[in-house]
Parts: sequence; C-alpha cells; structure tokens
Amino acid sequence: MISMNEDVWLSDVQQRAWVKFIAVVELLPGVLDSQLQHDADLTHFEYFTLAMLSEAPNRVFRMTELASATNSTLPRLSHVVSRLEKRGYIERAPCPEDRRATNAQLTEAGWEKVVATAPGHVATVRENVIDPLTSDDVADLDRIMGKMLVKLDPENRFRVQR
Amino acid sequence: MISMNEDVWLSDVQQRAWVKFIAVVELLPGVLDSQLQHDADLTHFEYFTLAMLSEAPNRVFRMTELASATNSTLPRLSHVVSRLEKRGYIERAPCPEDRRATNAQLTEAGWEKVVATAPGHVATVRENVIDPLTSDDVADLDRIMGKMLVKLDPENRFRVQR
DNA sequence: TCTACTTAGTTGTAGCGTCAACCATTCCGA
DNA sequence: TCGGAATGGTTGACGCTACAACTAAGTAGA
Repeated sequence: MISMNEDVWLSDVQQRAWVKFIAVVELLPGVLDSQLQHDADLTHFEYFTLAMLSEAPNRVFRMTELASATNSTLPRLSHVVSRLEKRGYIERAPCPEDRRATNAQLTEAGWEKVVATAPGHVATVRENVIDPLTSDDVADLDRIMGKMLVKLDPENRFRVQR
Repeated sequence: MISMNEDVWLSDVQQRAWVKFIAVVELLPGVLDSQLQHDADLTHFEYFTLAMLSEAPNRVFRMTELASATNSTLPRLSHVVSRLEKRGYIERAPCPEDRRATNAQLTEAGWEKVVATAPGHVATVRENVIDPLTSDDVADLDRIMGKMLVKLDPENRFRVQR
C-alpha cells in the first residue's frame, strides 16, 4: 500500500508475515468466543476470568490483581464480575486488610463451571493453534511471542513466565 | 489448571507458548486501536477497511467482497461503511451488473486519509511486532501463522498469500 | 411464468467495552 | 493531626458488534 519505501512500509517478507499474523489476531478471538458461547454461555473473557481465579490461592483475587492478570481495565472487570456474580460463579467480599479493596472469590459453582468448560475450550485451542504446529513450531511461537510481550506488556501485567 | 493430564490440557511447553500467544492476541488490538484512535480518529477496523479499499482495483469493492477481505460480517461492515460514508471517506453506489449489490468506493478524501494515517500505523506495527524480531523470527512467524490460518480461515476469506 | 429458494444488503435491538465522573479509604508531608 | 494526593472500586452513558428480522433482486424448477 502507498509505496514499498522501506522507511514507510515493511519489506515484502515482513509484510507477508504481518498480514498473516493480523489475520490470525482478528480470527482467533471469534473462534474462541463462539465455542465458549455455544457450549458454556460464556465469553472468552468471562471464561478467562474464572480460569484465573481457579488458579489463585484459595481461588481469591483482589479486583486490581484480577484486572492485571486478565489484562482488563478495572471498570470492565467490575462489570464482568457483576454478571458472573449474578450467575453465582463469583462472590464479592470486602477485603479486611484494606477496606477500599474488594476480594473476588470463585464459588463452588464457579469452580465446577470451569472444570466443565475447560475440556471443550482446550480442544478448540488444540485444534486451531497447537495441532497444526510441530514441536519446533511451538518452541518458535513461544520465543517470538515472548519478544513481542516485552514491548506490549513491559510491566508484565499478564504475569507470564519469561 | 484442573490437571496436567495430557489428553485434557496441554503439555508444559505448549502451555507456555499458548499463554504468551493469547496474551499477545489480547494486547495487540488495544495497542493498534489506541494509536489509530488518537492519531486519526479511526478504529483499527475502520482503518483496515479503508486500507483494503485503497488496494482494490479502482478502489472499489462490492460489500460482500469487502466483508470477506476484512473478515467481517455484512451487518458489521454495513454499519462501519455508513459511518465512513458520513465522514466522506467512502461512497456507496448501486452495482450495475447486479442490482442487489452495492459498490463501496474510496473517495479522494478517503485515499488521502489512508495515506496520511499509514505511516503512524506502520510505525506502531514496527515498534511492537517487527522490530523486536530477528529476520529468522519473522520467517518463523510467517510459517507458523500460515499453518494456523489453514485451520482458522480454510476458505481463505482473508485472501492471504499462502 | 409462477413459486420457492437463495443471495445481497440494511436496519433495529440488545449486550459488551471504554471513558469520565464519582465515592470511600489510605497514605503522606507539613 | 490535618489536608491534599493517591489508590481501589463502582456506576452510568455512549459507541461498536452480533444477531435476528426484513426488503429487494436474482435463480431454478415445474
């Protein structure tokens, strides 16, 4: 587009990689969302929130921590937690140590929801992302995404192992 | 989560790659959107729509083709084109060959918008995606995303070179 | 040529995310 | 200890997307 000037646009090789990458970035969320919506009546973000809680000590997170772990803003998380609370998957409780803070606790029903939902979700991830790759590909993917994350998430809010 | 059973979840290596990858998939759209919103008052999808049109023969696409090229549904595209039309970047015209169809034509103002917006967008792509990678990484990224696309976009709606 | 089906596109509605405004609590310096 | 700033979180309004319903035009079979 515009010109192939290397200062303005990308080289052919870079361009081809970028076009494929952005296509995947656009397509993948839709695939994950439809499977979860269809099979569990959850958005991917809702599932991800429950999954993060399920891995936390005592299945509790403070809202700010949970927002960080899911890379969401606090308002977004607050809305989502409200919905999940209405459905009985999460309970809110004031944090004793800091009375400004709120703890989000995964309920038993929430835990069971994650357990019931995970296999289908994992199957979708396998089918679309992992299985098409060789083990060398997976290692390359890990390395490349790690490099991008340094730029995209310098504070490591997502708490990814680096 | 749940168990490390290989049939249900992923191996450690796969898990690490997946966690990083999904983090990038969540973070990248926000980065692209903020830059474009801030510098050009466009969403990434709006920019992408204009960019696809700018590369089309005569800068015209039928709505269905444009929806395919941008991987959007027709309703979504219709709304977006309506907005871009109000801003003078696109014009709609009935298609002479098939009177059901509508042609979306990039206007001169739309072309100039793309030309003015592209450098900042490309700089963002470079900074966050391309520059952190070696040329070997770029080649690996191209190969890996190509494999995923076979699953995610079997019809090649995105019309990516394979 | 009549009818039923398919294709192309638009519109309205409901739901989710962003942003700004707001309240409560805690921290910190004078 | 008092007042301002920073932190933690919620709420409401607005904008964008998905979904469903709808119109219009083309297609295919009897």
